Amino acid sequence: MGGVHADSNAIACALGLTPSTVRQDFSHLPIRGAPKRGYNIRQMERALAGKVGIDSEKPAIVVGAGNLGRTLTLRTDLRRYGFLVRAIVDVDPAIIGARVGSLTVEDMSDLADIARTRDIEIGILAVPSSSAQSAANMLILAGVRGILNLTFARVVAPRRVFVVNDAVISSLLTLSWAMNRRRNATTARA
Amino acid sequence: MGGVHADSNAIACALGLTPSTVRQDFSHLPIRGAPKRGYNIRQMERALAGKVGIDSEKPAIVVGAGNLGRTLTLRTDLRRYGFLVRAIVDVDPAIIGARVGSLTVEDMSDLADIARTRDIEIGILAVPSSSAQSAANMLILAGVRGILNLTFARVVAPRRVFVVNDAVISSLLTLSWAMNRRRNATTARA
DNA sequence: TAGATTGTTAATCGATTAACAATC
DNA sequence: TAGATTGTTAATCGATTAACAATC
Repeated sequence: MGGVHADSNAIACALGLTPSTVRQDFSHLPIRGAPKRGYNIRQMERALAGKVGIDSEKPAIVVGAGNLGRTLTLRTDLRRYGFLVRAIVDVDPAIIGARVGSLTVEDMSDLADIARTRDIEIGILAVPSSSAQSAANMLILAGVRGILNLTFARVVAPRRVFVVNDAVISSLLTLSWAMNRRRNATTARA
Repeated sequence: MGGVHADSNAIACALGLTPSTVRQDFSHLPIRGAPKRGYNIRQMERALAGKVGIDSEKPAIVVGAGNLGRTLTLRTDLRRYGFLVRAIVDVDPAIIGARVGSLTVEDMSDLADIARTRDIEIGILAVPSSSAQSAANMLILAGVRGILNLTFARVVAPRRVFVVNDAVISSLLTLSWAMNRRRNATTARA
């Protein structure tokens, strides 16, 4: 009845999983399939969007207005998933006041005020690794609930604040390791 | 004798693991500890650097000279881990020829030549998601052994080419999901 | 020596997969 | 109806943890 459907096998192929895994995972979500037809795609989208939180707005602040911070602030696709960069701050007086898209770089010492008045939920760390923890501490004090850590430094936070690490360098290292493994395996076989 | 040591418990604390896991993992590497003293830090560094491949040079090309591509090319810390950005290319004639640090943006149609003459092993995808796969195909044909995919699109490649995905957006979604989970759990409890 | 810490084997745990009765 | 596909239970697998004899 109406709506486009996909069965667990098709979904599994698209994601590189087994049909079993797909059905097992869906059983934990408000997603019901129909025998002989599969899963309604619209329903899947809604359930997954709700689970991940794409469907709600999540105001964010970018800390650090270097190349990385500015690049991130200018990315428009974040908005599509509910992430709103409402402020960008830096410590460098030479950078404070500069325009970044529709925002102006503000003084990092105003971070707490900014976070409170603009309902900031997420802090994005784009500072040098050496100041990652101190910047994180300011975010934590300012009451953010989540931190995306783009530095290479490990950041500690109380349990109520979630930290996700996404340093490009660590992905590169994963790649390096995988390439290395292949080479070693080949060598060993030879 | 000599050298600074750390026992499995200290290492586990630092990494958020259990001492068992640390010892188990080390047993698969050329890292031997000494009862009552623990593991030699220098030896650990060497073994891990070798495993990950930090100790060898890995020439790379950045594909896409937008904000992200330029930012990445300018990052100096990649060098510390053996990643050498030897070229940056784009399709846009308006961008080709521009300076990015010590490099000049080159024409993407020269990608295969560039990759071969400069021994490129790694391709870094910093193009719009819509052209991710076609750019990846060019890299694959050019003979790279690994691709770091910074776009949000999924990229397919033959098994001999390793693909690692690192879209900032997916990390943000992980964060959003974690924050959501907390909220849902709290609501359910109430 | 006594005590601490390794390396390894066995136990536990969770996640992935297989299997199959229920059902459209 | 016959056949395909779900939802779920049971089996498998790998990874994490516990335990403990070996050893410095």
